[in-house]
Amino acid sequence: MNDAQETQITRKDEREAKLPPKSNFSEWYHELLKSAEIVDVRYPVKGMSVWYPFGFALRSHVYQIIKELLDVDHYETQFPLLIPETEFMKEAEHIKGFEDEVYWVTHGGRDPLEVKLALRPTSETAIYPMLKLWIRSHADLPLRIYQIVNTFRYETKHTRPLIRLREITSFKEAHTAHATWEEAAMQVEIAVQRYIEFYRRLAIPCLVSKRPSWDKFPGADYSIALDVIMPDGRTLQVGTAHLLGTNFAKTYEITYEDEHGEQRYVNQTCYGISERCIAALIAVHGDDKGLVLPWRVAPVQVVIVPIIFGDREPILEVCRSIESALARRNIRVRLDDGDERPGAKFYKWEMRGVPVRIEIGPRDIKNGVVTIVRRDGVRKTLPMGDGLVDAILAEAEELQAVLYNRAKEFMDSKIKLVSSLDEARSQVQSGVARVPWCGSVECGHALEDQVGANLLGEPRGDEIPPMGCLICGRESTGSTYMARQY
RNA sequence: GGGGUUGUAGGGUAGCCUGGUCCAUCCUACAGCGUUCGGGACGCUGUGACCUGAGUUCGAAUCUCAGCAACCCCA
Repeated sequence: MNDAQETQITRKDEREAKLPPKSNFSEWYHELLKSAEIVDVRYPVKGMSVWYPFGFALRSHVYQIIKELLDVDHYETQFPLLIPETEFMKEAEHIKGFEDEVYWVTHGGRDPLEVKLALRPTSETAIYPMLKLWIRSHADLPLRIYQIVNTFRYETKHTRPLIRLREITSFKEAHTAHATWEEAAMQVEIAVQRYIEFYRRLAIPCLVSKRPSWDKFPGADYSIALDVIMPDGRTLQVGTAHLLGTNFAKTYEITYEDEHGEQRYVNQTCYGISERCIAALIAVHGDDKGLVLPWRVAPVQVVIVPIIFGDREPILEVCRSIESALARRNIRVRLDDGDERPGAKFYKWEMRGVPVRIEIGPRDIKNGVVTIVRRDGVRKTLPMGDGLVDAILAEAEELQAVLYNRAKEFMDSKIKLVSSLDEARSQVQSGVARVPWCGSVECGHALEDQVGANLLGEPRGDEIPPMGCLICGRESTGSTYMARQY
């Protein structure tokens, strides 16, 4: 091998090494956030990063789905960022859960404030004093509102972009009030179903479990959580729904007059999703070449790459006519007529997860076809003409199914029912263990200690054959997921 | 919570141990011109950096301390 060849190879390796393999998840994730222009972590405050325009467009399309799902029977609102200390400190258990992570505004200009103001870590204490004013009678119930806002938590653990932040930029939080506990419990169930549907539209399967009592939302009767299994086998909590019962209603005196003229406390729920859903989207579908985005949320759904030989114009003309045919059907299409060579464009748009690429060159034009390449690697030639747009939409649908099935298969392969502590310890190194558990708090803590992982909680509606609790040995059909969590 | 590593152009790096050779290396990116274009093109020309602060010193990218920030591993 001569020097020239050696140099060639070195340079090619350097180029390909730009994105580490997905098997090295942590580094792959960080590099991808930058290369695909999702968020820029270089903002000079710890735990706060900036959405690139491309990342923000992705975020907008994703949150559009949440809005659609909620707008059926919720109203969108917006409450202030600042919460007076006096309101924030009313609910004891809630304070205990959050006060170590609160940013405080203590000054207005140079003057110290008489009442400190908290930057919301979540908005219960901002919203509930107003619900007290808004809710008068049973006719006002059920009340369902949500907002999409930023929240602030002074995280002491290591921050991680989109996953553990000091400013959560995209917290969708819903709050509901109902006449009875049962209705509120039903609302929690509805919320969970909406969230499952939300993630299904992102082609992401989730684990759903009831969090153990020591891990529920501060001030809740119970909490249901959705978790996604990340490529490295750790889990990411990507949604929660909490039954608050009358806990907050009593503190904030939120009452309604029932049919018999009596004042009763409302029963409340709250449920939330943050930009962790974007982290999950990236982690679950991405591959060694970059992002892989479901059609529905891709900022660019179709990219057209002209393959030019000699005369540009005839080829570009065909590209433009296809571009406008797609645009007329509200498809987000981009004609990449830049100066780079086709190969460079392929890599660029693959990094950004574009679901469908169309290549048009002299050969295609001669044959009356276009070449399409789906982001999952499937390559086809489709006839040019009236049916092309529909054919591409069909490909998009197929891609969606491929992504979901692939993700589901991965998730299932990462969950294992274990029958000993040793087996549990080994399983949580690379996935989720389903662990027989009697349900007691003592055994739960003992499991976390001895397995070295967290209890996610009881899987819902899915019993295991009777087995002995791994700690106390009592026979039980109960179990819990255990995993190392993000 | 504990430990480790790191901070040099838009991005990635060399130099740091052993202070002066450095108006700082190479790759990439960006701008201009030309030839190109079916999987990361090439030539020529040009642009651009030592995290912040203090200290040691005749002299600091290099040594010391502090701050800020980032990443990795473990709990």
